[in-house]
Order: sequence, then C-alpha cells, then structure tokens
Amino acid sequence: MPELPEVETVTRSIAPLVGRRILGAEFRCLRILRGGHPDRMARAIEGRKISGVKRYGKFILLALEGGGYLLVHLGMTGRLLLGGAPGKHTHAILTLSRGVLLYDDSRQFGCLQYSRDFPERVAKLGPEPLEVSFEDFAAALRRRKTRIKALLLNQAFLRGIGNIYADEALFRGGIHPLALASRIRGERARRLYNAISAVLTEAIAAGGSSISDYVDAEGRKGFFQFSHRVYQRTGQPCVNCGASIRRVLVAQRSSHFCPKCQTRS
DNA sequence: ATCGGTACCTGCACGC
DNA sequence: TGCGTGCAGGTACCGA
Repeated sequence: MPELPEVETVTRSIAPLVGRRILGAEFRCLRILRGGHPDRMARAIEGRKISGVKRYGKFILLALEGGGYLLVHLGMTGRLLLGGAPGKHTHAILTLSRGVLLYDDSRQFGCLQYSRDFPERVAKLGPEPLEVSFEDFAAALRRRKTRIKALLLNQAFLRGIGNIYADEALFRGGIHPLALASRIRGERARRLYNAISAVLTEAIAAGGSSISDYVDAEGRKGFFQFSHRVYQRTGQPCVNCGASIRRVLVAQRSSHFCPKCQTRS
C-alpha cells in the first residue's frame, strides 16, 4: 500500500497521539519485530509519553519522551488504526492514555522496531524527494549506471518513492523506465525532478492512492488512484496520445509506461 | 561498491 | 466448487 503520500497521510492522521502515554503494549507477531523480543520491547515503551510523530521516507518515527523511538514501516499491507476491534492480522496493540493504536498487516512485510538512538535504518536513507535540490538530484542521477525506474525505487537515492509514483513521475517526465539514469541530463533531468514533485504533492493532497485496502488511521481512503495515468493501466489508451499503455518488468517490478510519450534518451 | 535476482507472506482475480 | 497460476503499495540478503 504505502509510499510517501500514503505514509504522509497516515502520519498526519496519527498526529493527535503526541502527548498521549503508552499504557500497555501487546505484540502478537514475531516476524514484524525483526528479531526484537516482544516482552523487552513492550517494557521499553510502556509508561512512555509520545513526544513527536514524524515521517522519513516510508518510515514513521514516534519519538518517546526521555529518548528512544518507536519505528514503524507499513511494508505492503501495513495499517495503523486509531481504535477499532483487533482482527485476524492485528499484530500489535498499544493501549494509550486515550484510545488504542492497532498495527495491522496481512502480508507481514512491515515492521515495528524500538530503538534507543536515532535508527540507523532511517539515517542511511537518501534525501526527501520534496526537499532535495535540483542540483543534488541531477548530480546523483549522473553517478548511477542503473535504469531510472530501479533507481527511483532505491531508498538510498531518494526516500519514499515506490512503484506507483515512480511510474507516474516517469510518465509525466516523458522518460522511459528503462532509460539509463546517468544519461538523463539537462532538460530531461529537470522535467523528471518537476514531475516527481508534482506527483507527490498532488497525491498527498488527495490523501494517497487506495488501490485495494489502504486507509489512514481514521479509516479514510485516499483518492489519487483516480488520477493515475499509467500505473496499472496496461492496454488502456495514453491520456496524452492514445497509444496503448505497456507493462515491462524492471528490477522485478511491474512498470507501466506509454511507448510513444516516454523515451529512453 | 553496485547490480540483479530471490525470498519473505497473504489474499485476490482469473482460467480451467 | 476447487485448484493452480500470477499478481500486489515493501525491503533484505545473496552472489556475481
């Protein structure tokens, strides 16, 4: 489900958690703790007040008063829900001084992690796509030999772009997903940079894309899926030229593009 | 140091 | 109805 716009939407929807205290924590699934011990993790966060909620790429970081962080990654199907009844795939239940926070994740690709210091996994991410300068972006492109689609998915390059927004940004920028990153320069680099900003900004304003079951912490769906121009539109006409949208695998991920509007060089 | 491929999990849509 | 297949917003890890 969740790329930068969806995680941003979820993060905003749990902003009211700031100031509340974690009274109890129950972890039901070992896999999503990534080797962490459920009881030790519960003890580390119980009794602590949440002092901040912030997004870094696709991660959500809950800062705890007195130091320490609860790191959340939603993987493909993770959800943070304020209230509601625990279900079949509810893996964590945080009882708060007001309300309850559930972590739900059918595919279990997400994770919850406690960290005493600022987490290494977050520190090594690339810059935010909406904050990076064009000069830094263009310089980083030039250094990479890989295909642009694979690079956009690489969180060490930019943090937060996933399969939907990579495809949508490449379409708007007129760049083929198999184009070599190092060969995207000048005006093409500028177009891609602007396309990334526009797509992410519009998607955040729309509350993200709800493809199957994504909702924010209040259960609200996003509606940017209605604005997708190529993602999962294989065989449908391009909104610009009418050509049939094609699908190709890049780095093992489906990539949707217009064969006429998007060029390799 | 960078890569591409694979594994990890569940659920759904599809064709037979 | 059921079964097999392929696909799905994610990252981590492996060997080349």
